[in-house]
Amino acid sequence: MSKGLRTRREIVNTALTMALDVGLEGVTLGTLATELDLSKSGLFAHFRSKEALQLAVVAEAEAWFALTVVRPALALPRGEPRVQGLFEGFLRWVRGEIRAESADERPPALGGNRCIFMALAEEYDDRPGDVRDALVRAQRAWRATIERACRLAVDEGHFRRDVDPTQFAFEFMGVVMTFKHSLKLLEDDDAEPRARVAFGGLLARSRAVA
Amino acid sequence: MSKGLRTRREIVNTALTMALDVGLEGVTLGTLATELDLSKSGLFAHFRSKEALQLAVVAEAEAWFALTVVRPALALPRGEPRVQGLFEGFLRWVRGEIRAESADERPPALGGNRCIFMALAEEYDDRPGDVRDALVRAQRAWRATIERACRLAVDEGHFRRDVDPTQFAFEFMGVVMTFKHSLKLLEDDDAEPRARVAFGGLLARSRAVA
DNA sequence: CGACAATACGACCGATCGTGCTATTTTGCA
DNA sequence: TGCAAAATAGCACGATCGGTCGTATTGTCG
Repeated sequence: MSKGLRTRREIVNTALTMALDVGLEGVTLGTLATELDLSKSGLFAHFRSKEALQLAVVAEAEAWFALTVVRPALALPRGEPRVQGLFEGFLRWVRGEIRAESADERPPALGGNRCIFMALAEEYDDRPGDVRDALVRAQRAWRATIERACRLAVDEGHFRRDVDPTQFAFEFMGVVMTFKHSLKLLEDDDAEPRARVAFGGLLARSRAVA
Repeated sequence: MSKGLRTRREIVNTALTMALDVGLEGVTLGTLATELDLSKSGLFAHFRSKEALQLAVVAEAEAWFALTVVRPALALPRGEPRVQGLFEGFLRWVRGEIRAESADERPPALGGNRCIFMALAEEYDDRPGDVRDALVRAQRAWRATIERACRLAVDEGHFRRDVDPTQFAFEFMGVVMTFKHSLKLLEDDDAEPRARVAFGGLLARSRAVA
């Protein structure tokens, strides 16, 4: 990989980390450049606008999410185990545990740990533009992933036939969102067990009586 | 009420509305002054710092929330009706329907409609300061309100004795958060019925068999 | 090694940020 | 109605915003 692309990735990953603290609009070219020991103009040359940088950040977040959350779950057997894997992966993600594939790729967000998608959802939910569009696309894809896993669980006979995958994904998201809220804002130590109880209930309700 | 206090409220309510679009940090003294046909310094004189303005906005939001969500629910009979009232009020709030008590008090946020507390939760969940502290206090109070209503429902015999009010409030919040996410970001038309199904399930699980 | 393209830098632009200070207008009351 | 007090405006400040441009440095490859 060329020098340019390497620094570009460093920029994007650092911007991703900073965005967790101050939001994506709050990531400033100046502070970002200082953080990276780069000149502002040298940094800016990699993207022709700030919005391009923001889009790159969203794309990078998607890549890490796929690697950390989706991929490991897809390695699990289809049905309930995979659904559970998605949930566990999502918890890891919200806790800020991001894993790198190869050794030389350091993952972002070592300190500032929280789900950037939920942060961006609030930041952009009524701010039209390409960033919002990219975000919506990513979130819809994620919901679809949950739905697909749920549908497979129905097909496998793990879940009841009358389980609605869309409703399942809707409630799945709710559990993780309130988990994040409790953990990060309210600093509730019991957030994780409570999330497991809630999700356990959702699973139990969906499960076939067998 | 003196002229000063009146304009002060106008400022705060307008800032509240703007914060729904651009976040609380994103509300600029300049744009706020322009919006209100005030000079920047004239506006600034009402608060001695931007943070004071932000704190006033949070306090104002709490007041509207109490008026729109909590108060109507407390008028309902204790037990399940009151719990349901809190949920319906919260849905109204998230949809942006804020009611004024007296005619001369125009409520804020006519256009930009979404829950400012969820937005601030993301904005401040790792940004220490007085604003965050105020927000955390407000959110904990809200959770406590839900828990109290749930406990009363247990006492009234509407809910099962082994229902955990804290867990109930945790899941209650999850339903509304995923509702807001679906409605505002994903623009899902089915968000509201899905939220009702989810909450209905939560109620059904909590209900005493009787 | 030499050369050309890729990359980074420094200076600078107009605009706007939050925040003082002082002058002027407006308000409420004696 | 007059006057102190309250409210608002005017102006300026240092800093920083996203972005441009010309130039220097550096990486890459023949």
